[in-house]
Amino acid sequence: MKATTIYDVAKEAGVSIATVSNAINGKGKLSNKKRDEIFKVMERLQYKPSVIASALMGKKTYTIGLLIPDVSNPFFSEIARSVEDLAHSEGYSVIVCSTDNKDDRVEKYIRLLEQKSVDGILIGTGVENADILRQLTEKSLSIVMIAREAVSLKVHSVLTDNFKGGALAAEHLLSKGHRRIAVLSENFKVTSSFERVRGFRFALFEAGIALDEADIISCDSSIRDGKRAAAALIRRENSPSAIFCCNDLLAIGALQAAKETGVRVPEQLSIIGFDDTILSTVTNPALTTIAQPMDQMVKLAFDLLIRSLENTDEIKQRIVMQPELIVRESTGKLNV
Amino acid sequence: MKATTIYDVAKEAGVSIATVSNAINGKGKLSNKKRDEIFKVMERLQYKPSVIASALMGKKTYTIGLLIPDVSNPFFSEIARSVEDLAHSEGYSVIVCSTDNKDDRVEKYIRLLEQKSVDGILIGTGVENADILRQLTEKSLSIVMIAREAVSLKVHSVLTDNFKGGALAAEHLLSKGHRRIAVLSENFKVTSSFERVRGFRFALFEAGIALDEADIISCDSSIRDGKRAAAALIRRENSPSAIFCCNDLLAIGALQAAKETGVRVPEQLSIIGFDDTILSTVTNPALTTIAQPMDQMVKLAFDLLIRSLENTDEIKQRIVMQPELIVRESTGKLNV
DNA sequence: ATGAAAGCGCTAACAA
DNA sequence: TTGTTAGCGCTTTCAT
Repeated sequence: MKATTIYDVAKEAGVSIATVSNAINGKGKLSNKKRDEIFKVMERLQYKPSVIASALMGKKTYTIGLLIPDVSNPFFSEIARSVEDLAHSEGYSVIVCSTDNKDDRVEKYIRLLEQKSVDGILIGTGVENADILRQLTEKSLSIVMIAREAVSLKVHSVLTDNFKGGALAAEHLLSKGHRRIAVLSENFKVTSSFERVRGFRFALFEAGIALDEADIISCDSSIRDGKRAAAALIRRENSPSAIFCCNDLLAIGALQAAKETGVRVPEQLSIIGFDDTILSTVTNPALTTIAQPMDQMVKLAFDLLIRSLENTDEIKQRIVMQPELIVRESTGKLNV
Repeated sequence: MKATTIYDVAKEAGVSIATVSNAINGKGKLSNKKRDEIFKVMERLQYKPSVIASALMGKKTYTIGLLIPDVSNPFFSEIARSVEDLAHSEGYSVIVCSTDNKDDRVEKYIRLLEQKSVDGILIGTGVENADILRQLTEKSLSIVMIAREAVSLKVHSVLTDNFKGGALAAEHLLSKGHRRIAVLSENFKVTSSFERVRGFRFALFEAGIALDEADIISCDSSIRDGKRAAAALIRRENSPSAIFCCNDLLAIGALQAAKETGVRVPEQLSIIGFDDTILSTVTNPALTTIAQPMDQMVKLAFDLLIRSLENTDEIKQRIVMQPELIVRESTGKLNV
């Protein structure tokens, strides 16, 4: 059964397609009588305008792309949900793309999104090769970065002050008396992690404590990897009394390593995460972590994106939000 | 900067647009020489065919919709990721729609997806009003249900034997010596939960134990609600020694309630969940749960969907997978 | 083997 | 106020 088109409506209502189009889009002048009549017919015929056809005329597709490392990672699935809600409330759909932080996937997905003429792209994944994005901006496809940034690129971005977040974590640990501290970081190509560690180390430095390179372990962003790395740390001769993990997944891995080796958290080992995902509320002990105000960030990013659809050559903003320490149970006073 | 069109390519290659089109789609006959030349030009001009335009000609949009209750719920975000991977490997994009299990949202999203001419819809959310879906099938839009079913509707569906899963949970608890058992269920309008409870109760019945209506608590599907309900259960005079929760979220709520009231799991209270999400590996004690073979299910469902795009009037399948008991730490022998 | 031209469903100038 | 018509970028006959 073919779908009803604007022609069917026009014929049925005894008017031209232009009039129907005007009625739909509230353009031009037309008598109330005709308008009502047309709407009635549309209703009766269950007419739904084809987005495809109107997009071909250069109108919007009302579809945006969302690039994130992995939807199944709670941090990003929570972002996806917020984006989706905002988008739907404005009539947009969102195509979710999990990139696994791989540039070739990023490139492939972006190409796909381009072909589908999405109106804009929200990027919440690291992109090493800025050229991929540069091409986009040159094609004047709207993009805004969320929880990431692309220095050297003229795009909107809204992110957390990761340096500050790292410092917050360090201060908390310091205040609990910890001195031997290690960190589990994502690969440093992930700039947000880099900043977090930098802030962490800075705060330590301010307190007169040097963070040794050997105490910074680079991991993939997975529970398994966090567990492996933390286990190694625990086995060390002079093992740390606290571990700062660059995200909740790694922190959970550390929690598991502690459990397996019989190390009590927080009595013997304090663990602090980053992101404040649902996971951090679910562990036992619940995870102390650094929260990013994600809902606000998504709102800001989305609004920026939508606005830049209309107004393409606006000054690019870089909005930095403040992180917050959420103290739960996985950190405690150092037992001397 | 306007995007390159097929006209640009044709002009540059000195051929007609039809020839370019043929070259792209491997249709018709054309000399290798011309073909190579055309591809070279496409490369040089960075030509990317517009999916929009070809969709308007009745071709596929290479976009599918995924309806689930909530992407931020790990069970569904894991599904979303699998769907996405399969889809992308076949050149499809997926539009994610979180319905919160509300029929009006389902309806709104479906309408949106229709307007965008998606090729098919994967439905992993309950739909109370089957009419919404019936309309779709009548319009010959391909849909397949995953982890849900729509009895009375001629659609493909792949799901787990929820009855069996419930029975598995009961048998496990029974084998540990539990007799006073309660259940936390989602609203019974969610048929999967209904089946789970039915299976659970059946297995109990077989063992000569009657499950009292008062021992079945109906909840929303959230940690908070699980906690609330479990806390009430724990406070009861003759409180149960084991709780079967219809999903991991509820089970985690129960775990939290136990922790707060100082009830030790599993020594004093056994808790079993359903779904085997990442959450169940993260809690402490780790959650015993019933797993659905989601990866296989998604694969099956996706293949069914893709196949039914070509072959619309095929016999509708109903594939039922077997659930599996995953024993972790939250269930144990009853202390008599 | 290649091209001309019609048409997919819609919007927007322009006529009437 | 309403209708006619020319595209948007592509696929697909049907000629050549």
